[in-house]
Amino acid sequence: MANPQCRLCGLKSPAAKLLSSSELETLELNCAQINFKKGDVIFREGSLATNIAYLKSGLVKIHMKGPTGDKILRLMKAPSYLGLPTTFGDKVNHYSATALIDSHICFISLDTFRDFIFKNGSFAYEIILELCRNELADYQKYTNMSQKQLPGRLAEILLCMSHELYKTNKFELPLNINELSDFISTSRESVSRMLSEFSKEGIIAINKKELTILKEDMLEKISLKG
Amino acid sequence: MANPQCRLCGLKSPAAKLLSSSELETLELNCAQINFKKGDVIFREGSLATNIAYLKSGLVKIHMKGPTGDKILRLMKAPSYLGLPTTFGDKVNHYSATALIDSHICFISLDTFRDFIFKNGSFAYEIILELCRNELADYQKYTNMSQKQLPGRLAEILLCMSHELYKTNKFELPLNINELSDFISTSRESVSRMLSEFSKEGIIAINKKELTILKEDMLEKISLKG
DNA sequence: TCTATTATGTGATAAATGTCACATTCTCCC
DNA sequence: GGGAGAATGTGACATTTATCACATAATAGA
Repeated sequence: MANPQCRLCGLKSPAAKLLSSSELETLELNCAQINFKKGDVIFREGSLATNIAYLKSGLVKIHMKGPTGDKILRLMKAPSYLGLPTTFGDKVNHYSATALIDSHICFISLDTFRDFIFKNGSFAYEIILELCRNELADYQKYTNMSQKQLPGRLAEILLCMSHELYKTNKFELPLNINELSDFISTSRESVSRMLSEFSKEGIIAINKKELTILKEDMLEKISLKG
Repeated sequence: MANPQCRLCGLKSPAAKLLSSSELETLELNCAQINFKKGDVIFREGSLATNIAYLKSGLVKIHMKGPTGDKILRLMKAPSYLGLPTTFGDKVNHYSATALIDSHICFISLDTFRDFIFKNGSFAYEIILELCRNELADYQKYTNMSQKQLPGRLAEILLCMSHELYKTNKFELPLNINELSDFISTSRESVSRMLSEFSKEGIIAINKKELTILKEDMLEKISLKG
């Protein structure tokens, strides 16, 4: 746990950039930065939601227990608030957040954060925008994932990682096969087989955890056709 | 189009109840009520999002074009804001809203609504709460729907209609078979078959559009086990 | 009322995916 | 470096669901 310096922080959220310097001072007094290692749980489904979690740096999976096992709902890259809906929406967390790589989280007192919403309209509006954009993205992904078959779903998340997360065609997979299957709601074996198939067809190459997209256009086609 | 009387309106949203009387006056001047018949499109995917839509009474489906056809994302019952995320999140609507029964919608000027957020913290907070609760519910449903098989998915939405929408075991189905299949992401034929099966087993009874849940415990069991 | 159109029910079959079993490989820790 | 446990690859088979084809029923207009 470190004493953060919110005023000087270069990784402020768009909302926090709209806070006055006295508000930032308040934030600083009601905020604690904690560093998580890969695999650490940041907050857990079923436990009390007592703080706002702000992902200052790192990568996190949001996941929830489903009828047949874990379901990964989304990956969150920094900078981003992690569980606004589960913190405001209910007293108890409805889902968990787990670090996929070493990550820095600032926990902000709920009362302080709420106070900013009440007293700083720009801050509130920025939070609303973030919530809205997230929902739009979620709906789009939900629709795609529910209508595409396995090859399309897998292609989509590989492309998503390449485009949204890493901005390159060659990257280290942040999820293992099991997690990939939790993400696209299928079995571990099916993911394994499909990745082999993509490899055989020269669409991707996998070396340990490192994935290279060789034929992006093919992957796009597979993703689109479902 | 009617001239609404927001100040006297008995169907105010939780957020609107927090507006001052002068704010309500402003709302009244920047708001128009329009009545939609069953099947009418309230706003359409791809068109400009220019107003906030508040569902004062009625029932609406939120739906989006997916890779293989229409996907119903959720049913919205009154009272509720309809497309906050698609209105704030982007200039263009990412999904459509269509009336399932005759519905009264108040369209509110976006600028006016935004002004309330900026100037009335309680209002903003209430909007944030609504967005957060929606996301929680969506995540839960998304997880369930992606992990359950067809019988479980169908059982779930029937129970949902019974519990959340109508609060009775006997109700008129608001969706036809095709829409049901768009909702649970399967084929029309599969829904038809599964409803027949539920009927044969005495779990439900269907008479035209009227559905009666006869063995709620059985339906719960089917929904839970996936 | 009649008819065209749309919605629904159902069998036969194909396709996709899950499940089980087991071999192999990787990784972490001593 | 070696071994235990976890992660991954892959074949065989079972299960689920989609698809096609067509019959029947409901509904909206003329």
